[in-house]
Amino acid sequence: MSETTEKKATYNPKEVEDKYYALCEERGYFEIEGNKNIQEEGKDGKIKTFSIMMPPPNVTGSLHIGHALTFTLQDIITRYKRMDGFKTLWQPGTDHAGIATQNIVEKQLIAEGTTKEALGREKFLERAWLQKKTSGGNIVHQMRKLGVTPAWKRERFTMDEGLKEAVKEAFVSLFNEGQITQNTYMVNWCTHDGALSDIEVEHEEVNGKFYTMIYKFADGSGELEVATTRPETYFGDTAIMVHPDDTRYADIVGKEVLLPLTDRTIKVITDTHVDMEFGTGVVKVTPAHDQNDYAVGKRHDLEFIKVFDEKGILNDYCGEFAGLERLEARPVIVKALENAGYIVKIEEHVHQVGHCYRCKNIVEPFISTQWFLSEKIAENSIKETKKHNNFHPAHWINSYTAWMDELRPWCISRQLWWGHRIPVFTCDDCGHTWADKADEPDGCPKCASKKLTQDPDVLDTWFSSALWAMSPLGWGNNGKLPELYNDSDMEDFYPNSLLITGFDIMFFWVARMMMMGEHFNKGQLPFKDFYMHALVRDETGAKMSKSKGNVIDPLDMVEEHSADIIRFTLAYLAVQGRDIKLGAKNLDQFRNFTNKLYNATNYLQLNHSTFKDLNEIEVKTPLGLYMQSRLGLAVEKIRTAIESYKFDESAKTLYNFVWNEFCDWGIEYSKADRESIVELGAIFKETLKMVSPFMPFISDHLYHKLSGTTLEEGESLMVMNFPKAIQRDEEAEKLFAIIEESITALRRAKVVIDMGNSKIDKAYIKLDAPIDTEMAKPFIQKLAKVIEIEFVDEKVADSITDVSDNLEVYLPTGEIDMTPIITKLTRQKEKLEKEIQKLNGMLNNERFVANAPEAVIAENKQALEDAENKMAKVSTELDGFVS
RNA sequence: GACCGCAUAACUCAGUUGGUAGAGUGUUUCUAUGACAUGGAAAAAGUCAGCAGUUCGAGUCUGCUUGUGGUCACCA
Repeated sequence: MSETTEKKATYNPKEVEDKYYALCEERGYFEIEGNKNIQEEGKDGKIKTFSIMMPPPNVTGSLHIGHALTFTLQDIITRYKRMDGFKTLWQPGTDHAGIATQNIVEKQLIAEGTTKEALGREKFLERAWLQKKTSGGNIVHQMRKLGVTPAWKRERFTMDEGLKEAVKEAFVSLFNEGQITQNTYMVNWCTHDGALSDIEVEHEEVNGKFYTMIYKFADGSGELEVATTRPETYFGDTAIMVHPDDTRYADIVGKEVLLPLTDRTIKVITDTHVDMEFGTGVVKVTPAHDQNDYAVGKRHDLEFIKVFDEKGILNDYCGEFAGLERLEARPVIVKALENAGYIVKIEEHVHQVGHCYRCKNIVEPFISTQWFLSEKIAENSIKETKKHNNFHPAHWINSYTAWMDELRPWCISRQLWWGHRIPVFTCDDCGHTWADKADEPDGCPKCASKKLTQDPDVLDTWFSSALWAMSPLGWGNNGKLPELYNDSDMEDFYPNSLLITGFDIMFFWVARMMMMGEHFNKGQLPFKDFYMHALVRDETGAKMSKSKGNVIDPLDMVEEHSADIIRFTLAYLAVQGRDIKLGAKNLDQFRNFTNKLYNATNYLQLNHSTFKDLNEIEVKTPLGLYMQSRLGLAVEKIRTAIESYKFDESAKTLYNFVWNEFCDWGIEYSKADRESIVELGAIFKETLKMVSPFMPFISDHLYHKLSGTTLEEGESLMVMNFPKAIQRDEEAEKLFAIIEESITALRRAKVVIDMGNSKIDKAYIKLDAPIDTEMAKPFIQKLAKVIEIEFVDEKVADSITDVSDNLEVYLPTGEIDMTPIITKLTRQKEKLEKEIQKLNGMLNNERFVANAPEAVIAENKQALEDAENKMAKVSTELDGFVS
């Protein structure tokens, strides 16, 4: 560190962030009534409300960059609405994450040399709860580091006492409506995690092999070549099929073939499912282990032979191979077939194979008995969704509805222990099956027997998540945990105002909340708006992954920079519909921005120790009026941007206002008018209120610094009003536009004579239209570094000129080289010629004049006039040199 | 294969009812002056992927092409 940087005071976020956060949380600012004193009524006379549900992260998980993005955006909008007088609920919670959590606990047990089976269900669940308790607080504490402000006092867990009730409420009701049924069906089966829904299977391209094997006719009349990628399943073949129109095989239809290495025979059948062009045109049919063959089996009433069990262990149908695991068995079986001469060839074959999204195991199509939720439940929600497209970005509705239109029954049962136990009971005596909200029903409703058996499975984790738009509002909670919600919550906060989430869980989560929300709330969809945020990638645009080692840990970033900087960076980069490339450079830009804010505060305080709020003073100075007007424009733009979820635009506008307007011009001007500084201080404090949702810590810190107060003894910006509309001052804006143009022109002219940064004695300005020159003079002199400005009506002799839109400036010259000036003027002339040509072309086009709106024509006429005037001046200037 | 994106200055990207292209970084030149060198000033830099169409007018709308990414569905 150099000497100079050591001397300079800079903002130290570490001294501020944790302390301020704890203070604000303690004071209950994050809760529904945290902003009670500024809550406002809406048009209907009721308090305005805003609600947003946090997508509950896995209780055992830890914070990653995607979380940082989604939570930051949610926090910005929540803070904005809170400051804007809304009664605001940002509902936090964590998800029990069935498979993920169960796998963690199972791994622990294995490490301890035991298994869940040895432990038993009850003890296992105790362990899982212990795991939840010990690691569950982790992620919510990490979230606090980001400075996010959900209503922590209402934090829920998807398996807490109240939400358990909600799940049972939903299940029992759907069961009784006949929407939930138990069926034996071919499902996606992970030999580790059990049944999976369709979207829990990830299809990935793998380099496999294509085995062509021989099936001999039972009558000894020859053989058939059949190709397969999964030779180990042939023990489950119950037919061979060919296309009915395939003349090559017409004579063998109905014949019997012998399965290799067994004594079982199967028939050759025909089915149009066969693609004659592919492979040999002969297909083995394994109805119990292939989706398509399952359908063929149903059509042809074939036998369904399972060749392995739930764990993938081959059974007696596989003869000598029984006891082997399905994947391990493949090479063994192929070897045996090869030895016996049944393999014709083995080719390389690239194909798609389904993998479990949790454990990456190869998923098998497998027949089993599961609970399904009918796709019909979604019908109304689909219709409603199509009526209004409230997706941001809008194109997501296409993917959404395309998927919804193809919806199939949702397999909701999981062969796990950790989760919501399926509330279905069967009477051991009379066999009656029913769904019950009671954990231990009194008895069978048919025969009153006390001997009951509950379904051993649990529900898909997404079943409880599907209720998330309403269950934390008390829906179906059956009076449990009443301290976590209010009776008016459903009325106040359903439908939720907004859902912010990643598109990767659109089908897992959004779709399910839509169907459940609509179903249980008289057709009312659960969200008014949807915001699908982007994916955060590394600097080069690559997806972050542990294996690539390019993961950016948001907590490291907070440690290295600050929560404020991370938040502002993410917001600034959050363009709708484009992924975010996050690199160190981005963070630097906004670190500099915090420094700018800090130094602007320093400057103000060099002149006055404290400042009042804008509404406590009357702005009178021309500069104050100008800056206030510019603030008004910024307020308007920032509000519009946030309300249309354009986080990037709102952040950018804020950044530009602070830096390019307030600091570069406002502060610089104020050096020529000390009177205005009290006003600028108030305007800056107002600006900090707009910074607050994005960078809550530094804004609060600087606000109190400028006010001469402390957060400890005062209120936070987060519960003060976000700036409201401010009347623009056209007069002041016009005036300062001319002042700014004069300064820029003078600076440009000074560069030409190599006086770029030096103070000069004298300069002249000729204005096209009059302004209050006495008022303008000090500003121009100060910022252009000219000791004396004189306003003139004619060109000044022996001077160089800069021609701009509304004025000309002249710098007196001695004996200097005029070449660079001539070059500059010539270039300017060429540009103007082009522009005039273009505008003339346009205005001479009869059709343009006939069709274009008047305003556009007038605008272009004016532009032409201006360009021609400027052209005349530039030409005159040039002629002066030539003569 | 179907659907949905993206292609704008050297780089990363804005550009919301069609009306003479913007920012940050980088580059060039000047600059240690009492907010800030994590700063200030000035400047250079774009046939908006290509082709065609609609229009008085297209980065913006339509179609096609090329490149690139994603989602879904797939042949045993």
